Amino acid sequence: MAKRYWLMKTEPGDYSISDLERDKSIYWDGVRNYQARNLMRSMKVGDGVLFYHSVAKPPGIVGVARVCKEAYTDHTQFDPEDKHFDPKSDPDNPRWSMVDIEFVAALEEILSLPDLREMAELEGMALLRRGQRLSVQPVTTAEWKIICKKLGIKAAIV
DNA sequence: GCCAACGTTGGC
DNA sequence: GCCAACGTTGGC
Repeated sequence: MAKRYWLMKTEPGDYSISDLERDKSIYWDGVRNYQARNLMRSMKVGDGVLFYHSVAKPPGIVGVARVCKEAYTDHTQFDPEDKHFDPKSDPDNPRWSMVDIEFVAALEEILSLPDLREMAELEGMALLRRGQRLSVQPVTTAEWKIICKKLGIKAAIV
């Protein structure tokens, strides 16, 4: 199976690219949307990830990461103290999954959402579509290459 | 803070 | 199964 690419959103106040650089890798817990969950379940080790800061000024792509562990149970769904606790999830058939991602690179300068919108080649990208709120999104190989070129990094960096 | 664009919940 | 009410996301 060919390598695939993704975009994952995070609010930098919760977890930023700097945090990932410090931690080297992290489990991506807290996703509580079925579509995003299904996308994570289809991820493979080695897939490329565009690391995106949302609710930031400005929002945009701030780094690159790589999937380093395929989907497994998100333990926070069973923790009543956790913000993402889900009392309806059955321990025998857990509702929510997560993957691990590892740090690859942090950009010196953010590739902001307005910048992305100005890139004509990215017209049609999921992120730029009206009303697209998914916190995990697929990125096409073509989009990945265009963005890597814009960033001045090798598309094969991951 | 506003609000559009969703997704989820629950009564019927 | 429908759909109104509600909650969340996330840009602006």
